Amino acid sequence: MLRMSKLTDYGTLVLAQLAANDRGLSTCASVAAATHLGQPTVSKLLKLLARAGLVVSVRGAQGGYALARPPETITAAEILDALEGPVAITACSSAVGLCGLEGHCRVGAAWQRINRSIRVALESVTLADLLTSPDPLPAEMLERELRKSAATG
Amino acid sequence: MLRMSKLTDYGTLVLAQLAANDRGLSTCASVAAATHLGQPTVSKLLKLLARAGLVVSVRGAQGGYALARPPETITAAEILDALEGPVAITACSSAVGLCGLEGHCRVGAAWQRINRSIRVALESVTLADLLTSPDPLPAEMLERELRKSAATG
DNA sequence: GAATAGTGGACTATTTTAGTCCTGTATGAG
DNA sequence: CTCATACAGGACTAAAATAGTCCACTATTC
Ligand code: FES
Ligand code: FES
Repeated sequence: MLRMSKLTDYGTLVLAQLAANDRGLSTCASVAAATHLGQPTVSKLLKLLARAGLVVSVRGAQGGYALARPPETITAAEILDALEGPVAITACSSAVGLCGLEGHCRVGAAWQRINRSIRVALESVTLADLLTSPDPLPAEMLERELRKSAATG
Repeated sequence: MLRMSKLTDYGTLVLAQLAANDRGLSTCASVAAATHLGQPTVSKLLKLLARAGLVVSVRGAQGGYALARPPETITAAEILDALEGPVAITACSSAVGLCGLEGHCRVGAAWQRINRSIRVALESVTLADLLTSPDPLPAEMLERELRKSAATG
């Protein structure tokens, strides 16, 4: 529980892919191919990320997307905000009047404290950190290496 | 986003109510009345909490529910675990083989790091803490701090 | 043995999320 | 100038998770 949506997870992959292609623009299609996600899904994500200002887009032929800023300056919190709106651990903590229980509820403040802790954790991790995770799965990586070797040699 | 379910929030209210009624047992109906929640909903929550061992139940006439342990020893993390299963910020981080992208994904490890930070935050807050925030206003918190300072010296 | 109160699980309705599709617009190449 | 490329925006459908309800059953007390 307390999970972020799959789309946000995918969004991170997409951003990671853009970061890898740092030199130039990546088209929606190429990102989809690289990440093994559906093209419409990637398109949707890139549109959202563009609107949030995390990526820039260039229209027309030879167009595509690129990170708006260096990966070190893009935090996990920003990615979450872009794709899911502001973090709010309880429905009630985001705005007044949503809950109907506010008059009777004594626990809201503490949740908000937790909420802030979570936000700090999310702000302390950047896209660059996300990229430098060395090993997804040792066995899987080994297998890929083997396949690559077989293909090239 | 990154929100816990409403049910979990309610569960906290229910636990808070049991803590308030520390002297004896509370029936499902009385908790529902005190929290302004629906009776069937409260029933469901208490059943889940009982199964998780956070509350104890007594059947029969004069029966009811009570906290299994003092509020200081029940953490927010336990409540979340009881009502929503183990915390896992991404679908992928809970188990291997859920995602299908694992071979291509480089970001999983970092999310798990964030996940652990969140868990630490959740474990550092107890039900007792949740109870002692009588009102969410910063002014009130400041006042309490001041009183504490005044008390200690 | 009648009333009270929890147990278990099935079930429906609602909301959220995920994913798709289509129409429009800007840019560059030929 | 025209066509192909590729983003923009939003509507739409499908699928899944959540929330909430209900009922038949069991244990306990009076
Ligand atoms: S304000 Fe909504 S449950 Fe606390
Ligand atoms: S392992 Fe599933 S997206 Fe990373």
